[in-house]
Amino acid sequence: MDYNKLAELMFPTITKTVEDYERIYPKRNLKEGAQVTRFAPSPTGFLHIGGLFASLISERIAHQTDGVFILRIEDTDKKREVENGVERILEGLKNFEIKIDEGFTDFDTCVGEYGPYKQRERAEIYQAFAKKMVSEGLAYPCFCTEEELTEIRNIQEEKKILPGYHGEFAKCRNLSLEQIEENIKKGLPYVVRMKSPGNPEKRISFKDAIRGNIEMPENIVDVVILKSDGIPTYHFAHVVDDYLMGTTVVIRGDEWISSAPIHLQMFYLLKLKAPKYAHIAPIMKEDEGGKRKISKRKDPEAAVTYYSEEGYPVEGVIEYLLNLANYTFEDFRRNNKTAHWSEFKLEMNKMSNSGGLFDLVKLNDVCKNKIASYTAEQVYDLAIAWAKEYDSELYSLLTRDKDFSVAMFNFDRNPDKPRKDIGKFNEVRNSFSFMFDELFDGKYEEIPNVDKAKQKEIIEIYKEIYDENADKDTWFATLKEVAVKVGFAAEVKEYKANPDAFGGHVGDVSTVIRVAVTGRTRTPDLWGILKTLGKNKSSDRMEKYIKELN
RNA sequence: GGCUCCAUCGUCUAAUGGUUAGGACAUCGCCCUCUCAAGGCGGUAAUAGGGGUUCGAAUCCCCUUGGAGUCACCA
Repeated sequence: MDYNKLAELMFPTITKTVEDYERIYPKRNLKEGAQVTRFAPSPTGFLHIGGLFASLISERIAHQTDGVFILRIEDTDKKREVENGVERILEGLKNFEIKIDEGFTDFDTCVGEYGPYKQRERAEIYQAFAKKMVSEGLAYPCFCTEEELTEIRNIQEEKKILPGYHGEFAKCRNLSLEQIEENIKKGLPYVVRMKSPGNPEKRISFKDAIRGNIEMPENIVDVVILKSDGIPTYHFAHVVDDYLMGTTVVIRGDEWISSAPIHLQMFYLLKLKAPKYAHIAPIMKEDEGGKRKISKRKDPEAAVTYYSEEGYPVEGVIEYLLNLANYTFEDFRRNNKTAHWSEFKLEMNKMSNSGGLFDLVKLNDVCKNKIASYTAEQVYDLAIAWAKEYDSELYSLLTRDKDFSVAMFNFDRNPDKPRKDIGKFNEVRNSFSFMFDELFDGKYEEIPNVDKAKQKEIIEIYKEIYDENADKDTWFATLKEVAVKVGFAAEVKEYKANPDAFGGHVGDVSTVIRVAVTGRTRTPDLWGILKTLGKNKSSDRMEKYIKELN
């Protein structure tokens, strides 16, 4: 058969050749060892936590080596595309501080010399590559209908042989030029299939950067490379794009492992050097005792927006993910308390090759430590940034008096062992509700050890001698003074040694005041709370509580 | 079902033929302490099962079991 004629028949409007494109997109001039990576999502919904994980790894590998990180949009499937799909992905990456060098770097910006970076806009490029394959007899048109394909599959299932368009089932392989010409003239829709040279007896192997050597049977299926609308399938788009864009490592989910033989075969047929592959394990979720891949539909925490909404600090989420990627991150963090996460060197060969459970409890711990490492001012900034978006009432309360809010976030925030009780910013409202009259609900927790009359006595004495300018030690001394006046022990030890001699101890005194002012038996540093609320408000609260006691 | 990958404390994982199988989170106990939160010290807790190879196996091989992924004109 005259394949050149066939190619012209199928692609009469395609005039540029593969060589032309190779000139348009020359090899990148990068320093030795620089890696080019890419994140290539399809705009089918929100950014998935697994997608963030993959893009974080890709971004690290590129930037650790002074390489390039590309964001390419795989929009070859019109049916699954959702509105604002691209924006939602971009927003997710932006929120988590993933820096993109090329492709879509922002909502309205697309930069780089290797574009377009949206696959549908690259249709002619793929067609040129397909044309080349047809002209070399490596691809052919297939006119089989859906019904015919289903029938083939049924027969294959019945006979228990490998399903797919291959061997004797690939009937369009044998169409004559005349038949094809006639079909095209009739306007019959067709797809373009790769003519697989695969041998079912043979196996191929490749080295995966994460998993090591993988061996699989050769691909024998004549997979579709161009759909009937002229748009490529993922397989073909991947091969063409990653070749022309100069990708050196393809980092993707391990659901792609089983199609790697197809991709390797395409590179082989096109006589192109295949990139390295790194298949990462999916993030899993515990489900009724078992494990399953975290699901977009079932799990709210699958969407990165979940972490933003809950107010997890960005750095906490990123560091947790880094932790999941390389166990050595924990050591890095221990030894470099203040270093930014980007100083950590991610190593591909230290990545786990089985899917790990996403552990929200551990994430919370990482985030608590992260927030504890910030200054009160930083916490304030992050808290109001979160509240502005998700809790407008809290936002106005926090910003009403910045000094007040910062002082509040500064409770127990000493550098040596900072308080660690907030893991995410949606906890701020509840943790500090007693600091704002608007949030203070006037409910009081029970004080088990001190009866009401005694409570009243304690508060009345304390109110009179409280000095809001006293330093912490002096303040605590006055508490002891009160304890003695009401017949309580000034030292807890003293009380424990001889409980019958006292009505209680200094701790009970502080609890009474604590409850009177905050409604709670457990709070951060009471001295700080009183000082920050100010004498007037503290006194009001105490009076209110006395009324409550009557 | 075929193909592929995977299997160490509850969870994430370390230990590349010789370790009392280590760490982190969670959990429990004690200490510190004006309540919490922290912090300190300690505890419980794992090599899926069965066969080999070897002086010696979590580690290498085989089988079983279990889990995951994939088999589209979806990515």
